[in-house]
Amino acid sequence: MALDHRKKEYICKSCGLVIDKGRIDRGPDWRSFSEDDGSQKRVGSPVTNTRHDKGLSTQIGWQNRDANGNTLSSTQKRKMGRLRKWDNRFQTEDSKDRNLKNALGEISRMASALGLSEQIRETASVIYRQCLDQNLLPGRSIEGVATASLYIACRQCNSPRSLEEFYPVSRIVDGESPGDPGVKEFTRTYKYISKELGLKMEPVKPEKYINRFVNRIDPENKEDIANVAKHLISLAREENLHSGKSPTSIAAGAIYSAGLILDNNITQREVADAANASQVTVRNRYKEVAQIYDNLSEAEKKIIKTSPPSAVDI
DNA sequence: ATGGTTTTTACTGCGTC
DNA sequence: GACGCGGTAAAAACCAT
Repeated sequence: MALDHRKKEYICKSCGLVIDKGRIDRGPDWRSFSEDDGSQKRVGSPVTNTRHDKGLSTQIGWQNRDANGNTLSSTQKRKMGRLRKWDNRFQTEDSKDRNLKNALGEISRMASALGLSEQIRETASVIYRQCLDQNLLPGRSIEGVATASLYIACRQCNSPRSLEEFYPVSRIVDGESPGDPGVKEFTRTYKYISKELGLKMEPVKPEKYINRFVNRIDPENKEDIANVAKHLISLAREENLHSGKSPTSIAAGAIYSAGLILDNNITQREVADAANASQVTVRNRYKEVAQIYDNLSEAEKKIIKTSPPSAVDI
């Protein structure tokens, strides 16, 4: 655990979870409150947004005629052309602004629901702005792109969350089933924008999930379990047993295996639930890992069981 | 679309408490 | 009997092509 002095947040170094926010956020309230509670106006951009155009925007007609239907003089035509242009500009700026505010609000909401750090939140915001600037929104929902931005931000900031972890907090996802249209949009969108923005998305290292999954199970000697599990994963990596498999499954198998090695009574169901996997998958992964472990010499097994966390490069 | 791989679902028997 | 575990087959989901 480490204290980020600049942000005044306690952040778990291994998983990026914000343990405690020691300070109240005194920044502008980044929400636009609805029109009917006028007392809730806050500082910053939301005011201009809510005041500027309450759905009562006007458009300048394209016919170059005055109110009486007469055609305009050429100088008047040019003037109206300029006005049209600027009116249009203000309106599109305004709609972009509204879009952004909506999205950033959602990012913020999801981030605090998941306990993500300020850094991740900011990264997600930057990603979303880039999507907006590069016109990646058409055909996709704001919430979908916002969720995808946050998912990518987590991976960029080296504290990945699985896709499933976003299901309960994202408003595009309605339920848990894989067939959920929101789920499909989510996965499609994150791939699309990471590609369009040219973001490098390295495969997630299973070790990254260990600490959080173990914490969900909350066994007796969780540090030892996590440590051994990480060792097992690096062993599996040397044997190329992890390619093609989902990182969360590898993590789950390693955790269960570590529980057996340390004579801890963790059940397969507990691990499966913590890792959002099935018991069968936990079994299959753990058998492979256990195979490797069994072939080790006693001395090597000792090393794995006793070496401190600092010896593990994760 | 297709084929190969992984994951899930559902069901089974076995041993233990 | 309930529970954890192991195995299996078929379906579903996933991924690269």
